[in-house]
Amino acid sequence: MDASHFYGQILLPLPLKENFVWRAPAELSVGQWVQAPFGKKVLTGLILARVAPPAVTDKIKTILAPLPLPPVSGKMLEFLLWAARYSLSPAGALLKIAMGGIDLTKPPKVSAETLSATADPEANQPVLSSPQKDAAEQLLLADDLRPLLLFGVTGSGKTEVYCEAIAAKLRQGQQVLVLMPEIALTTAMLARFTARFGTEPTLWHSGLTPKRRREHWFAIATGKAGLIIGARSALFLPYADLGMLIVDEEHEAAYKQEEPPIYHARDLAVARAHIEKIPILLVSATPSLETIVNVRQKKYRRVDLPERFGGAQLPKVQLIDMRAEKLPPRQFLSAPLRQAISETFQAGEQAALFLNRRGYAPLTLCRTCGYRLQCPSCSAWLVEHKRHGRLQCHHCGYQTELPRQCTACKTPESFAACGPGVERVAEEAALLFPQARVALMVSDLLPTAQAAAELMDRMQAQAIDLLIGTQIMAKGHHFPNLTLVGVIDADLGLGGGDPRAAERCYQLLQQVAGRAGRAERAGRALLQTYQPEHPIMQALKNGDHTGFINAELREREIWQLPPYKKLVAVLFENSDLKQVEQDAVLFADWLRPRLLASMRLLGPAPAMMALLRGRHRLRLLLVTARKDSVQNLLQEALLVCKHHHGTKIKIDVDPYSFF
DNA sequence: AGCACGCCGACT
DNA sequence: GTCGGCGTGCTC
Repeated sequence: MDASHFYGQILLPLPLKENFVWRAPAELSVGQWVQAPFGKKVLTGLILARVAPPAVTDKIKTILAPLPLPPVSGKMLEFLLWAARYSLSPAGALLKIAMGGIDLTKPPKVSAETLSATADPEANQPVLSSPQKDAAEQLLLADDLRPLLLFGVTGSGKTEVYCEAIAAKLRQGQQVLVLMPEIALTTAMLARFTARFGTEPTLWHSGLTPKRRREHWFAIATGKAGLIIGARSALFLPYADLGMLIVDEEHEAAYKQEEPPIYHARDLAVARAHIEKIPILLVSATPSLETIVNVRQKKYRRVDLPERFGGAQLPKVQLIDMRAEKLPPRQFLSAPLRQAISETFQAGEQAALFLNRRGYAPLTLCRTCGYRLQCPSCSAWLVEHKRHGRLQCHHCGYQTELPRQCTACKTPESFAACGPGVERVAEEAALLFPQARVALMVSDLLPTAQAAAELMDRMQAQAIDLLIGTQIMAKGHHFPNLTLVGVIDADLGLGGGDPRAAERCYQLLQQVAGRAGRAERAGRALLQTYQPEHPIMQALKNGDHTGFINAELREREIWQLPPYKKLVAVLFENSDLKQVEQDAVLFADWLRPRLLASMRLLGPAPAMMALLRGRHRLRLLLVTARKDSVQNLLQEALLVCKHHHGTKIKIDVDPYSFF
C-alpha cells in the first residue's frame, strides 16, 4: 500500500460485535467523523485507530469523505470504549447515543450562535449565605479531582452553590454538563438557570424536536454551547471542551438505562470525569448508599449544606399504625388521616394523597372459587381501571372487559376488586368529603406535557382541594398551599426481592413528604404503615437520614449486597421455555468452574416476571467482590455459549431492577 | 441494526 | 405450482 492511504478501524453507530477496517486517505486522523460505505449504505462513523495492513485486503473499501466537524478527542474515544467494555455493550451502540440519532452530514441551517453563545457567568449572581459561600469555595478547589458529593436538604440552595462552580468553568471558556433525571427537566428548572446565566442553557433529552436536537448537537460538538442540561444520554455527547460534570439528584434510579445498552449514567459520569481529568459533582439531599460508602472510604469528597435556606420548614412526619386502626374492608383512609384532611380543608389549605398504584384495584378475584384474573402473556395480575371500564396489564398493554362470569367456576357476577389503587382512593375520598374538589395525578391520565401543565395550574390556582396521585406526584412542582400529604400504603415499596427496594422506598416517601409545606406554611406528612417500627419508617419520622443509612448499610453487609459486593445479572428470554432453560443452564455450567473464589453464581432461576410479553425469562446472578473484573469472563461466556432459536441474553452490570 | 438468502405453509 | 413467513448470517 502506498503512502497516500492507511488502514483504519472505524466505529459505526450499530451494535456490531466487531469493528471493521477501511482504507483511509493519509490526511485523515484518529477521532475524525467520516463517511464509510457499509453494505448497501453509506454510514457516518468515527476513526477509532490505525491498524496494521490486514492479511486479506480484498473486501476492504475506502472511506468516502471526512465531515467538517471537530475531531472527537482521544479521551472521548477512551471513554466510549471503556463504557462499552464495562457495560458489555457494543461500542457502536454507545456511539449511536453519542450521535443523538442525527444525520451529521446535515448541519443545522440556523446558526447555533444565538443559542447559548456561552452563557454569561456574571449575568445574575445571587447573594449567597455564608454556608453557601463556604460550600461554593470548596467546590472550586481545583487540586483534588476526587468526585465531590454536595449534600444538602431540599431548599438548602444546592443549585445556587453549584452554579458558582459552573460560572467558574464558563469564565475559563469551558463547557459544563448538568445531568438531571428526565422528569426533572422541567421549564421551572430551566428558568432558574436562564435567570442565573442570562441565556437559556442548551437542553438534551428524548423529547427534543428533530430540529432542536440537530441544533443542540452541533452547538455542543462545536463548543458554541457552554452550559448543557441533559438527561442521562447527554453523557455520551462529544463535547468540544468539557470542563466539569454535575449529576443532580445523583440517587435517582432514572439514571439507570434498563434497555440495552444498559448503563448507569451516574457511574459512567464518574468514569468520564476520571478519564477527562475534570471535576465531577454529585448532588443530592438523599445520597445513594453507593455514594455514601465512597465518601466514607475517602474515595469521594463531601461538602454539606446544613441549613434550609430561606427559613422554610421541613414537614413534620407522623406514622399511623394501621394494625391499631382495624379499618373495615374496602376502606383505606384511617381515622387520623381523615381527621387531618378535614382540618386542612377547614384551614383553607390543600391536601394530597399518595399511592403508587394506578387503576382502581391491583387484583380482581372470584369470591366463589378464588380465581385471579391474570395477564395471558405476563406473570402479572390484571388491574381494573374503572375509568375505561376495563382490565389492563401494566406490563404489556393487554386489555380486556371484566368477564360476566368467573372464567374458572362460571359463577356469574362473582368478581370482586381487591386492594386499593388511586382511583379507588379517589372514590373513597369523594364519599367522605363530598364538597372537596378532587383530582387525580396519574401518568395514564396525563398523556401530554400540556395536560400535566394544566393540572399543575389548577392546583396552583387552588381549583383543587385534594390531589390524589402516584409516583409522578412525588417529583418537582411545589404547591405553596399544600400543607398535608397522606401516604395510603407506606409499606408498598418495601417488598419485592430487589436489593435496593428499601432505599428506593425511603427516597420516594421522603420526596412525597417533602411536597407538604414548602413555602412559609409548615406542612405535615401522615404515613399509613403496618410496620411503624421498621427503620425506614422511624428514620422518616425522626428526619434521621444518617440513621436510615446506617441501618440499611448493616442489612446490605449481612446479605452481601451492593455497595459491599458487586452484582451482575444475566437475563435469558425466549418464548420457548425448554429452549431458554437449556441455554441458561449451558451458560451457567460453563461459567461455574471458571469463577474466582470471591465469586458466587446464583441461578438460573425464573425472573420476577417469569413471563413477560409472552417470553419466558430466567436469570443468573453473579455476586463478586467489588474489585473483581467480570467483563472478560462474561464476554467469553457469550462467545462460547452459542444460544439458539431466538434466546436473547441481556447482561446487566450493577442491576437496579430485578424484574 | 438492516438486509439478503433460504427452506416450509396457504393461496391467486 | 407460486407468495411469503422470519431463522441465520453478513456487513470491511
